[in-house]
Amino acid sequence: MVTIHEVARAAGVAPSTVSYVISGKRSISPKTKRLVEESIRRLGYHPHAGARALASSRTSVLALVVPLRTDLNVAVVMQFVASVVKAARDHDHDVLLLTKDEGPAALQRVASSALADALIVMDVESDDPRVPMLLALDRPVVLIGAPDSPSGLPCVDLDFTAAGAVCVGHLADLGHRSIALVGPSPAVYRRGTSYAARFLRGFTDAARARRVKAVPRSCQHSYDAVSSGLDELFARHPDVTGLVVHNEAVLPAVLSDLRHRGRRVPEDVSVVAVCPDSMAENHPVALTTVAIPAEEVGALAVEMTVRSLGGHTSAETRLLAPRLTVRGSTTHV
Amino acid sequence: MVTIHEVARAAGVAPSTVSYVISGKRSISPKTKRLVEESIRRLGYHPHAGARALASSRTSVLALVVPLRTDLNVAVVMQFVASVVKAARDHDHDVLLLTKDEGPAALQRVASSALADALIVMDVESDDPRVPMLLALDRPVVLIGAPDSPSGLPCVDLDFTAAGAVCVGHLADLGHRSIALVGPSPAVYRRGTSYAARFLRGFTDAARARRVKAVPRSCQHSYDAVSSGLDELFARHPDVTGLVVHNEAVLPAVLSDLRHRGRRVPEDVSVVAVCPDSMAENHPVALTTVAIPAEEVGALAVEMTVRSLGGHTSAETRLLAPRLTVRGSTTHV
DNA sequence: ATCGTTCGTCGAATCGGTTCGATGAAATCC
DNA sequence: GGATTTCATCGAACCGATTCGACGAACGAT
Repeated sequence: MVTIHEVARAAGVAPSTVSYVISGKRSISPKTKRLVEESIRRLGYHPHAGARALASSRTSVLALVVPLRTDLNVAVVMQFVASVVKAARDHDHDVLLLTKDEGPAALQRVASSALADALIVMDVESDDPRVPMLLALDRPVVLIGAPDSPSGLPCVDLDFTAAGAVCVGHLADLGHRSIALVGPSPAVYRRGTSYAARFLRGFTDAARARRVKAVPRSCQHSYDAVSSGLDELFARHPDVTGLVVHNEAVLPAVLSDLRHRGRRVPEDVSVVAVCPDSMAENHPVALTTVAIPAEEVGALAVEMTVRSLGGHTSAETRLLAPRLTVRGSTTHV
Repeated sequence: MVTIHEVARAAGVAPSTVSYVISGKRSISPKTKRLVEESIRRLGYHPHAGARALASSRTSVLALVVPLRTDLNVAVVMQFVASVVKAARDHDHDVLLLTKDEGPAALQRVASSALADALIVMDVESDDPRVPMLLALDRPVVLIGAPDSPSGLPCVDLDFTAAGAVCVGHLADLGHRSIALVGPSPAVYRRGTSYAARFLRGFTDAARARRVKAVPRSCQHSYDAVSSGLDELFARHPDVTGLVVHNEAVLPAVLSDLRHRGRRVPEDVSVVAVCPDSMAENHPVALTTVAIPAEEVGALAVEMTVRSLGGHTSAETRLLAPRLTVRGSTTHV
């Protein structure tokens, strides 16, 4: 292993000087700087992460806690993970991946064993047992997704309330008078993951304001559930011409089933999907969407985390404004 | 921060004794053992990861390198990640997540800064620039997925050659005489990710052996590509009654399009999918599949890695036997 | 009773960095 | 030109664990 001492000897300076060259915390003459950098490169020196963490109380590692139930959301979660990792690297940090399953104890463990400098936590529920734990930790924490009561923890998320309103607004603008919502599965509502409730509120409030009829439905992931759900929906509300799908997992099923029952998109039914933009194109008809900006949310979460590490404390909640992209799946009645 | 010294003082013993209680590397009297454990619990002591790494040259961290192109594979990749994290925790290790984008340099960095004890690398291509790097590292490496030339690196993967044969065998057994393969996108073949080629070989070899007609196709992810691909397929080969889909991403599109063109599954076309079992159910008809055993592969990769860390060196390639589960999407002609 | 083991514990060295105070040389001031 | 400040570098303490050799006490054998 190449140590700082070897670099120092090769460059003919003291180890501390090498350290200062690397960190830039003291001024170094151009000449020695060149010498040291040259030696570093030549020897392929990389500081020992453990030693560095020990001495400086900084690991340059962010812990990311994700929900890894393999059945749900997966693609979207993956996008968040990807963007967090990328953003972290841009800030010279690495990412330690933890799963929600491990519960509060894992947070405790990672924080107090100094495995990571800070935590980014996804999918926090109302009454999440991890919240008190997170508050007790002496490390910066940023939540992705805004729980009902963030208790002073900083959050980043899409403004789902506004998103719900935007979906309704778009369809109402096109003349639709009766709009259904295909929402997340009942389990999501039950778990108290707040984005579902917030979206629903935005949806219904906007519908009331625009004087259009709102028909909210929650929806399991199975094809049969989708199919029978749509059966019932159109039986009970034959006037529905607009569909808002806030559930990426059932999108293919919904579209396939609509087609199967002879309802053309967008001629007979207009569909707005809430999902990452990358999922909009690979369907029989390109989908009009309100984007889930995983990229931005992840990047922003990392930025806030790093800023916290820099000593700036601000427990703000940042809700990103929804962005509607009109594609082929919506049209006027 | 609670240190080992504080624990020692609280228990009235020397720090080294505490260390031995934790590691179990020397015999300790039951009395002091109880005393120390009690203090540890009471103070909420967690050893400082950096200090531990420095002193013992062990981090208890595995680096996992995944392909995070957000467009591709995502769900399957996520399953691997989930299972690796879980298995790692079962072996008392954490997981540092790296992306393929960072290239060989990241591997170098992580290894030689002692951020991780070992590397698990997914999606290694033929002529992957990372292979020479991995070989040069003095740390254990396990590949998930078998590249053409693993160059002596241990691999874990589904036996895709056998999987191709199993798919053909099943359909042939049911009396199908002309079988098409909807494979991964051309880009995958081009990149030299070997599973595509291996599956194809298994598919065509088995078809020849069983004297059935084999029609291989590669397939882009867009809906239009799927649709026009099937157009062409059925135009050129109207006798095709069996379809093997080795491309999770296009599954919904294929099924939706088949239905749209009036070909019923399984009455008119039998479909075998190669995908994780969890994806089999949420379709208009439950799919007969050859499972991609992400769970097992991940667990096995971790196990091999940990065994390597224990000093056992064995550069074996473990190819898991394919498992066919018959569901509703295949039937006799 | 004496010597040699075994057992349990301790103290000190070590891992590879960071950081603070000290120091000598060069630059600046009057 | 002597006093003072600035600049670049060095040496040593320290971070919190692990691990090895040493050592005293208890024990068994003779």
